[in-house]
Amino acid sequence: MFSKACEYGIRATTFIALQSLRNRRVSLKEISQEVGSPMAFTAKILHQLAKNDILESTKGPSGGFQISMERIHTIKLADLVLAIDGNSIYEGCGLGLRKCNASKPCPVHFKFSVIRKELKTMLQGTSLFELAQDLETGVTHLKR
Amino acid sequence: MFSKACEYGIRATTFIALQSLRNRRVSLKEISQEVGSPMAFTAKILHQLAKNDILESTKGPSGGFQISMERIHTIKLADLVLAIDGNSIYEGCGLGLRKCNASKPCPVHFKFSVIRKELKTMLQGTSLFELAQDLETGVTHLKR
DNA sequence: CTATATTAGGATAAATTTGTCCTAAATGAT
DNA sequence: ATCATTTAGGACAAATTTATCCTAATATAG
Repeated sequence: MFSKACEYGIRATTFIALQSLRNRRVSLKEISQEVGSPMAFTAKILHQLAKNDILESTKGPSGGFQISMERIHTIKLADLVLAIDGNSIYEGCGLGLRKCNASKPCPVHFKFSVIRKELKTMLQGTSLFELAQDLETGVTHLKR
Repeated sequence: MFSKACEYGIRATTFIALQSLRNRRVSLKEISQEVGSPMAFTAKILHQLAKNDILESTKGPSGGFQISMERIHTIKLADLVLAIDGNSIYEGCGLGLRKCNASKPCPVHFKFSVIRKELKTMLQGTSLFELAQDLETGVTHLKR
């Protein structure tokens, strides 16, 4: 469904959000360890998320990544996915047709539209705060 | 969502189903032309579908691919997807965790379960016949 | 101010997916 | 029976995604 990069990105960002709620900035090293993702690859992803105003990054000793309290509430899963995987998951035709729309649909167009709309709604309705809180309470986990 | 191979596979199979309804066996060449897919690559996919008892193939002059009337009704989209992409779309964790389940879920586990269940239901409920008929009536299209 | 820790970012490698090419095997047409 | 046509299938090439490595830039601690 999502690319590996996106999976890592969501896991990492959820971890960062949790630590930001505790007022802790976290380093790439800690993130990739806690999330079980390859460090250098994770660096690229976090860099991209920072460019997209999803994370704040700070260089130097005691540097790392963090998210402001306000952003933890306003950032939705949909924003992460968009920043990493682009909008293909929302836009693209289920059968890969370049021009597929309601007036010239592929055979699965309408059935897919339903599913995709629900996916979109779910992603747009899920905030980082929600994800981080489930982690905090120990309900959910991030490590493979 | 699906691999390119799966997209081509679904498009090709839908076309074969339509022609089989008209009692026509179709060659790889015609299929890849009508569906807009690379011929040699499509050959591999059709071969795999044949091995999985989704298509019947015949060599030699006037050979090609076809599907029995009965199978056109019993084969569901879910069977195609399973044969080509495996069960990762049904089974795998949305965030790529190896062991993610209801008792030790990832942060998006339950929200994804809902979507995936609906996707599964849709795929299992959509027959080749249905897809082919929408093509027949000109409601839907297959070419990029 | 200096040394050190940390992110930024380019180059490159490995793995996977997608796509091509060619020969073998089979089968129907003649 | 022979030949042309078509699928089967292996080898390989290209493209994309995933992953690693190294140096530069930068900020903080001391």
